[in-house]
Amino acid sequence: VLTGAEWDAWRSFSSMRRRLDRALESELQHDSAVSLPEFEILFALSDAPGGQLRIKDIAQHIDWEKSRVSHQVTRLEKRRLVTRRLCETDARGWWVTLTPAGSHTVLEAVRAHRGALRRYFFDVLEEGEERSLNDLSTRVVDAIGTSAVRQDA
Amino acid sequence: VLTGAEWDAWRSFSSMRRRLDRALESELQHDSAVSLPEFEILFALSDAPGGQLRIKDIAQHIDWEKSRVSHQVTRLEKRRLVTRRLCETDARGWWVTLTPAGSHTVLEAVRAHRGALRRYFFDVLEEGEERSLNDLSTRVVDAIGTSAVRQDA
DNA sequence: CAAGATTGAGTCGTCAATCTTT
DNA sequence: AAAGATTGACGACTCAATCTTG
Repeated sequence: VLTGAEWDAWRSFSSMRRRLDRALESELQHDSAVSLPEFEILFALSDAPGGQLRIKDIAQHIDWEKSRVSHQVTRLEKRRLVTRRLCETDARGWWVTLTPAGSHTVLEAVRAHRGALRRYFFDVLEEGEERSLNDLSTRVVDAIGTSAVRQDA
Repeated sequence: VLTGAEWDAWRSFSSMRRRLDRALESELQHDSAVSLPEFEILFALSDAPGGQLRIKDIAQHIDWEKSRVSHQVTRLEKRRLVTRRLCETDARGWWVTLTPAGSHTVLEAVRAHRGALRRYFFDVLEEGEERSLNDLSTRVVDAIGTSAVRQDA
């Protein structure tokens, strides 16, 4: 079903993903003591209007299942980086906000993350590759989306 | 540190990875009841000369940490898909082999995995993209490798 | 009933510590 | 001491079940 060259490309791609994740994670831990999953939520919050988001908004924004978000917010709350507050306009919901410590952490983390991304990834991209990566990603997502794959409701 | 276009490309790429993994995982579970991590080890074994590999060989072959391999082999042993055998020539090591059930499973799994890869990924690649993906991956791995990132000893 | 959110169980992945053999 | 491998603890992710409110 696959040619040898395709399989080689896949193995190379898989290995790259794994190493890149490890490198990003390692930079983030070293510079600001947060994991990549923690960072994704903290960053979404720091980027949000009013600095607050509901669980479902976070889930949609970073493309996670909502139970994953819920678990991760629980861990972040334990670490005193975010807080949950009841939502007045919809009693089913919660607002999640950064604590002062969380705001401070996310600033450092953004620097570390983008620096690592620059050095390990974007600096080695050649002319036009950033664009074609974006296109390719869109095509793959479309191919999956039109097929029968379970998405979080 | 990053341009808007770079950040967009990154987000798009991240989302694609997540969805592709979910789709591959889902096909694999549906057709042969194995997870992606399980599959990686089963496949390495089925592809090995003599059908057996040592923990360190598996780790090197699929680019995992050896403790991860050890844990996963333990789980696979519980599921009766592989077995461990003492290594005669080096008393520190173990040979891991497929059971008959494991051999049968991996055949189905290979079909499911490659089929999904073909439909969701390679079918949407345009001329030359497979090649440039391979190149890009190599460059990224090199960029990380030359920097101070912890690799499994 | 739909939607928002949580929870618990089970698998998975990493790290540091450990043990044995080379 | 270095290499091969295991273990336990903890964080992370998914799935199904559940609970509450709209």
